[in-house]
Amino acid sequence: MSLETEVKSGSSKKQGGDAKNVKGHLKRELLTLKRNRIIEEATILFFDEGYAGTTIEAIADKLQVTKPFIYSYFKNKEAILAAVCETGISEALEVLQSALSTDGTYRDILIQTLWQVGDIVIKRQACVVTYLREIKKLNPKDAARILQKRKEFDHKIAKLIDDGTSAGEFDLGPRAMDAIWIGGLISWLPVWFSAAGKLSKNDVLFGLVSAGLKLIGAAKMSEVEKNNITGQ
Amino acid sequence: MSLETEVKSGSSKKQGGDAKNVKGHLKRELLTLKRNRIIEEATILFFDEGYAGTTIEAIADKLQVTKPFIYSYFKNKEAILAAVCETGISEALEVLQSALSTDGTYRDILIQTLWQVGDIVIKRQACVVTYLREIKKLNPKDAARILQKRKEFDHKIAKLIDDGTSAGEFDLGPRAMDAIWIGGLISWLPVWFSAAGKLSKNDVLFGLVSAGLKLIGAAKMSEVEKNNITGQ
DNA sequence: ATTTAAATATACTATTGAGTATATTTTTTA
DNA sequence: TAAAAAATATACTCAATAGTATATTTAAAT
Repeated sequence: MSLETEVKSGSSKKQGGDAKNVKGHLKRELLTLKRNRIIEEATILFFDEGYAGTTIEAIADKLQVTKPFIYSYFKNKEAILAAVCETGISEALEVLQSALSTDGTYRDILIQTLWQVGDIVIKRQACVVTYLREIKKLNPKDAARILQKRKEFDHKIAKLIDDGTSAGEFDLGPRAMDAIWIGGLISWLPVWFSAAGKLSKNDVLFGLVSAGLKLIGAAKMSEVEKNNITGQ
Repeated sequence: MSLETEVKSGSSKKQGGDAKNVKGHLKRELLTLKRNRIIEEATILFFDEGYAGTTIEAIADKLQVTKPFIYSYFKNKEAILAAVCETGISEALEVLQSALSTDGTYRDILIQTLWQVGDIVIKRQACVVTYLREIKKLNPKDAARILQKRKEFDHKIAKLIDDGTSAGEFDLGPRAMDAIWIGGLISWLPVWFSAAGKLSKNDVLFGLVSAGLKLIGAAKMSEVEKNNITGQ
């Protein structure tokens, strides 16, 4: 509600509009910050206690505000869940896109993609796991929008593998399901990975890339390549 | 409660004990049947609506009984969830054990294992997915018991890979995480697989085995091997 | 300074659903 | 067939919590 008011006043064409806009911008920044902080705390709680196990008051308490405060930023609990779920997949998609724009062979691109997407998926572990766990609780509209992104993600990876295969860089069998399995590796990563475990993040990402390369029949990462990607 | 009574009367050493036992057995069978039917319907509902989204009454309605009926077979809702979660992992573990007792090379054993475990994991899709989704909602005791089985499962697969590697059949890199990724393939399978999709179960199982073989650097399945396992 | 409006909090409603006390029916035993 | 016990159902309690109507404070505009 208040968000929309803000947007409107921001597009008003009065004189002295500059000063107005600066003010408007600060407000919008504050608004965004508050929204993001709510999402952030909700993410942690959803991850730890599950969606059903998290009350709006618990989120409010973490932020030292009250329930209606939350409701002035989100229509209802479902909307918070949708925001949490969307954050993870959106960022993963962004990172995927930037990795895909790496130049080099398709194999190079795949390495970059797996490493960077893996990295973000670990960083956004709580979002991704919450998404995987709670999709069923989203309302159809949100679910459809997020599924759309998810499909785009899968499709882009499938295309990368296809292109690399056409270029003769990858060696796939007939009726290859490699895109699915690689998507599986990525989705599985945040589920089992624990920052508390023995494996370092770099070890895990190296493992992910290695597994991905094996699945499509490409050559192993060399020491040079490994050092390159680790020390960047 | 009534279950325990039954067990006691079954171990009584009166004369005519045979007749008693037969009766006792029938009763126990009925009891087990009812319990299993509750678990069955709960599994479907948990899968479709989530644990929190499923009411005890909904389960009762499906079976055309009433709420207290359910409560006479399960202490509370959590106990039903525990039973649902345990069913999947228990069966997967059983199948794993039988697959591991296949004779042949380690590669043969791995093929058998992936195929059969994949098969059961598809069949028990709803249980497995519910388990992955709702672990957090189990009480610590149930969670610990089920985690135990889960660990046994992972450990057995890790051992198989280790043994095959020692025997020189598999080609792993240093600090190999292959057991984890293979466990990932298996766990990921029921999440994305849809019986409604284009891929047949056999195609998917073949894909799973192929991916597994690639991950540990073993030779592809031959046509003969494929026909062997498909037509059994 | 005064008015207006925006942000935030207090205190409530209303629903849902887990779990249970009690009644009734059915089955078993004697 | 009468008494006892087991299985099942009816009708409730009680707690949790999503969501809201209303009050209060804070900030902005004139």
